[in-house]
Amino acid sequence: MAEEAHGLGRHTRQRLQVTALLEETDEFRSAQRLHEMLRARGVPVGLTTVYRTLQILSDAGEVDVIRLPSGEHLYRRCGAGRHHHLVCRHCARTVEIPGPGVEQWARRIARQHGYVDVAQTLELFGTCADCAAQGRT
Amino acid sequence: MAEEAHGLGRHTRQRLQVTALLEETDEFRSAQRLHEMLRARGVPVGLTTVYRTLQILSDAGEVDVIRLPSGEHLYRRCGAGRHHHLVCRHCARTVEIPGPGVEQWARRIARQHGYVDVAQTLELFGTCADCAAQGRT
DNA sequence: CCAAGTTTCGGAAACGGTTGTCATTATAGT
DNA sequence: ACTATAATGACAACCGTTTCCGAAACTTGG
Repeated sequence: MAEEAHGLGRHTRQRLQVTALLEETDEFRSAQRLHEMLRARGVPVGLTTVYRTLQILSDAGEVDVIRLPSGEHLYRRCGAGRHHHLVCRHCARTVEIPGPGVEQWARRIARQHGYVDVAQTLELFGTCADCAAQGRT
Repeated sequence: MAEEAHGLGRHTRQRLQVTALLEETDEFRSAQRLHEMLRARGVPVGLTTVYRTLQILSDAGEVDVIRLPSGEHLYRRCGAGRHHHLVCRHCARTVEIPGPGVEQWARRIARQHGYVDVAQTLELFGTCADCAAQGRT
């Protein structure tokens, strides 16, 4: 029993490759992009498996997920604790924003109106300093 | 020229029916649901037209749109001013939350990190008092 | 009222990211 | 190693949404 105490399943080659790739940078990337990158470096992995692995990781709280207006999901290895994200809409550069303030606010608002079991979605999108300097709108 | 000063197109029967239906309640409803409801009451309107109309209305700021985790869009006639929503995840009962506080907070955070042109997504989901009383989790 | 020019309609097909299917393959406890 | 069990992955299905495009309905000038 060297494994299986972390809420994830088995340590397969594919999952190790996905998590390793996620460790390399802290940019948000789509499942399809991660899949491409793995194939490009000669790792034979199926798109389905990438999706499933990311699902598992996000369920386990190991990665953060955001949804673009277009509907696609972006994934990133997760910092500790609850937080939100300030994401550049051009280059996906991301800053983590500590969350407690907003969450307390949300809980208070909800209680005032008799709502329980509150969840929230909060993401900030903007143009980072570099992209703004390059004239990207 | 009795029309055309509101950013919407012509006042067609279909668009009037959609906006009339939106006026009836302030629940969030999906395009498909609105379409069903119109057909059910004998209004012959195409699903495409419902989607287009809702697109136009939301571009014009006449309706609010939220996106469920599943990816579908829900529409509701719009209150004045910037605000967010506290939505019951079971019955879609909705409370409008005035937005200024959060928006100022967002702008300040963004500026601290050199980001400009900030946009935000914020929705609160919870279980309303009635649904909680009926034991819905 | 008629004709020409626009706008809108709406059924059907396309789209795109995601999830399901299921036979094959790999993993890990014994 | 052996075996039960979980994971893989090519492919197809899904599902809300958008696009296409010919037909129908307005609008406007004459």
